[in-house]
Amino acid sequence: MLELAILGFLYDAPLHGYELRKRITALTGHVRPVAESTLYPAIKRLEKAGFLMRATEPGAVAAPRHVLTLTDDGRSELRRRLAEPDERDITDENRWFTVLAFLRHLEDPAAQAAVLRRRLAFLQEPTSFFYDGDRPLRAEEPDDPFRRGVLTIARATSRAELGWLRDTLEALGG
Amino acid sequence: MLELAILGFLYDAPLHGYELRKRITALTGHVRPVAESTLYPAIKRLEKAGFLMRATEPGAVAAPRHVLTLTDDGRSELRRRLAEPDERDITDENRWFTVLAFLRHLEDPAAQAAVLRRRLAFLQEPTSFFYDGDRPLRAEEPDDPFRRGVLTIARATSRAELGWLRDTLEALGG
DNA sequence: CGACAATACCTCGATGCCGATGTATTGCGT
DNA sequence: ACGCAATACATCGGCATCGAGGTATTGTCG
Repeated sequence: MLELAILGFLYDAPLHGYELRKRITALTGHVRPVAESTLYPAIKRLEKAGFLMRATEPGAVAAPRHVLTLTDDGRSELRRRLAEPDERDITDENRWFTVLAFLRHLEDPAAQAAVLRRRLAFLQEPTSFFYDGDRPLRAEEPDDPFRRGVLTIARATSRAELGWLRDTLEALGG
Repeated sequence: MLELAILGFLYDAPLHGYELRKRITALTGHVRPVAESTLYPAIKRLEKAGFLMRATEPGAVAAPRHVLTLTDDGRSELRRRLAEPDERDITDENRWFTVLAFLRHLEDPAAQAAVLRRRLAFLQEPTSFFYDGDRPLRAEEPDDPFRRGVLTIARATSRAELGWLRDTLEALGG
């Protein structure tokens, strides 16, 4: 998820680590903060894998910056990760939102639609959070208000997303 | 999150690891599957910390089971974790749902309400996923449909949850 | 009778993430 | 003159998680 965000932001323009961190924090930081000690090693991994290059520039305000630029390999790696997200990226909302944030970088509308259809299929699977034996409980059933809340919120999210998915798939010509 | 789920399920009744795994999978597995190799070490950690005890029973169907029972320390540990969730448990929906799933185990309605109020405060902070410089973008603004989707879905979720939070806080006498 | 799924538990190595800590510079407030 | 915040990058130990693999038993299907 973090690596996807790094590749995604750099796809638009070269950035240095500190700026990258600010953007990632704006994107997902309110939900899951990104520690510096997670970001810098991630950058190193991507550099080692040949997905990005760094160039040292004098710092505009303070210490020198390492400006990061995606390589061609990095650009195709991003497209690959967007086109073939793993199952977790589809099911976990945090990861899914990161995929969506950069899905526009996949140029082919059919490829974009294919990714959305995977999410659609996931949302259409009948699943609940709570069960009475094997029977999934509906939002009205749990006897405590907190579990009712979970189901109520999940249902509202699901409805909103299904509506958006259908509209967007139609617009993409799917 | 995993440890919270283990403590939460065992609060109701002693279970063996395999059954625990099925319940946790039903609760959060569609979003984030739990590997066995994560669950069993987690059980060991909690046992070592004195939060649960295990008793070996002949297996009903196959291999012998280790039936897990919460100790008094384990029961108060669960209540402590529910009453004082860390910031991540409040902001990350996956973790938050796990807190909600077991919040009924906190007997004091005022303590339950205090936790809900932390979530309310978080949802009321103005945050966006996308920015134009420092200005947060509204759901209609992004030029690509995927980022619009993120904002649309997040807004729907937020509205549903705020409504439920206000109703529930009122019902709790807050 | 043999294969296989389900039950039930476990270990190991790799990896990614986190908190704490360190280094160095610039600029602002007092 | 001094401290502090912000900029900018980095390392380190510890830990949770994962995938792959292992062990053993019972029941079911062909």
